[in-house]
Amino acid sequence: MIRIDRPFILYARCSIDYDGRARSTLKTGNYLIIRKGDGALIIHGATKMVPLNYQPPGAVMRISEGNLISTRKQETIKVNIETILSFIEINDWANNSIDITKTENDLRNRIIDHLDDLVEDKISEAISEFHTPYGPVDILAVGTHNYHVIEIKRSKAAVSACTQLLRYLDYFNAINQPSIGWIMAPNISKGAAALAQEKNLRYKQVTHHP
Amino acid sequence: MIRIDRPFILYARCSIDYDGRARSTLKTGNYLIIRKGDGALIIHGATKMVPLNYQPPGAVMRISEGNLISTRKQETIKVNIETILSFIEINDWANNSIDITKTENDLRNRIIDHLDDLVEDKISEAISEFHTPYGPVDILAVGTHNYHVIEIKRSKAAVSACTQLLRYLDYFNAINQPSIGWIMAPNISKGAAALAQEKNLRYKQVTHHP
DNA sequence: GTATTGATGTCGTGG
DNA sequence: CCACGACGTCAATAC
Repeated sequence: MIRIDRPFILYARCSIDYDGRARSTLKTGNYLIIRKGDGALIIHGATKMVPLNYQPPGAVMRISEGNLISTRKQETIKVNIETILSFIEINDWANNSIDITKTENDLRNRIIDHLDDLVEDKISEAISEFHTPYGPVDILAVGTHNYHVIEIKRSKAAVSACTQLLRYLDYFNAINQPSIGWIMAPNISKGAAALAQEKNLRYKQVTHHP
Repeated sequence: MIRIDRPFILYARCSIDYDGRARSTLKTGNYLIIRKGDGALIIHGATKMVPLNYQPPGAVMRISEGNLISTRKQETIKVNIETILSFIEINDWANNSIDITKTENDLRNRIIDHLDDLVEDKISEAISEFHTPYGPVDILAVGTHNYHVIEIKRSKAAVSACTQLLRYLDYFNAINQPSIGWIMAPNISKGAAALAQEKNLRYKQVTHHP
């Protein structure tokens, strides 16, 4: 029998309906249903990393006529259970936070430490997340004659990195501040490289490791 | 005892190390470990919708000294098992694909069906995903005197929608093609609305439902 | 294979 | 609470 007052894992033959921002249906079959203590609901099929259906933390579950109904804001998932194949309550589930390194933050710190070399200029000041009307610049570095406007990507830079950078440059251009735009990333896509070339953006390869 | 030749669910006290694009460590605790037949590996803690650690389909698992090691390309997850709390093999896991409606595609089709009304012009041709050097325009509609360049967002349009649209307009401007830029979405953020106003972009509210 | 974008994205962060 | 961008984003699609 199912109890929903604790986190659980349910493997069941069921069909699933979702309605909310979108709407979806899932034909009857055996699915894995996970419910966490914070309300998160995750429903997995036989393949893929991402769940078929889901609800973020905050969802509220109830049982109606033997079926599970999870609600969050204007969204509902209905699990129409036909047969329960496995049911486990989960106790003492660890809530440790994961410690990740090599993020864009790390890369930005590395870049700031080597700015003079990277842009080949004397930098008097470097500001992270400098705010413009178009959004925050990753690094704004003040050089001898120009600003250096630096857009960082932790992996391969795509066209969107260039367009993002271009709109920041639009802003500095509008206030008559001579500026050079930089893409700094471990790699750059062909389209991004072409656009950078055309728009006089500079690309500098940077890596996470020393 | 653990067998890794079939999909399984394991609830165990363990610590977890990951190294690959990034690096992470997870302190010893009780975690839920799911392995699918396609190699996908998913590790959940007590909260959140997203897994703490994971590997997409294609990962290969082996057991070494009682610990699980999953490898995919240059990435490795090591599950250092201390105590097995639950272990279930999963059989006959359904692999049905989910049927979703109300995507951006649906909205685009709806918009194309009502273009003349929406832009208040006689449209002679409408092209989806029209290619420009800055990327594909969602809908390019040929009106009597102008092109209508339409950017669609399935939910709330943000500043980035405006800047993306502005880049496309730059392109049509550069080739001397008079064009009107449209944001079409169910909603628009304050910043996006302000930028649209300033840059003469038009916003048209559209909904998924009739 | 590479390149690019969508997503019921989710999640964190800052105003 | 809203807005905005990162993410080990993943997954699908076009090429």
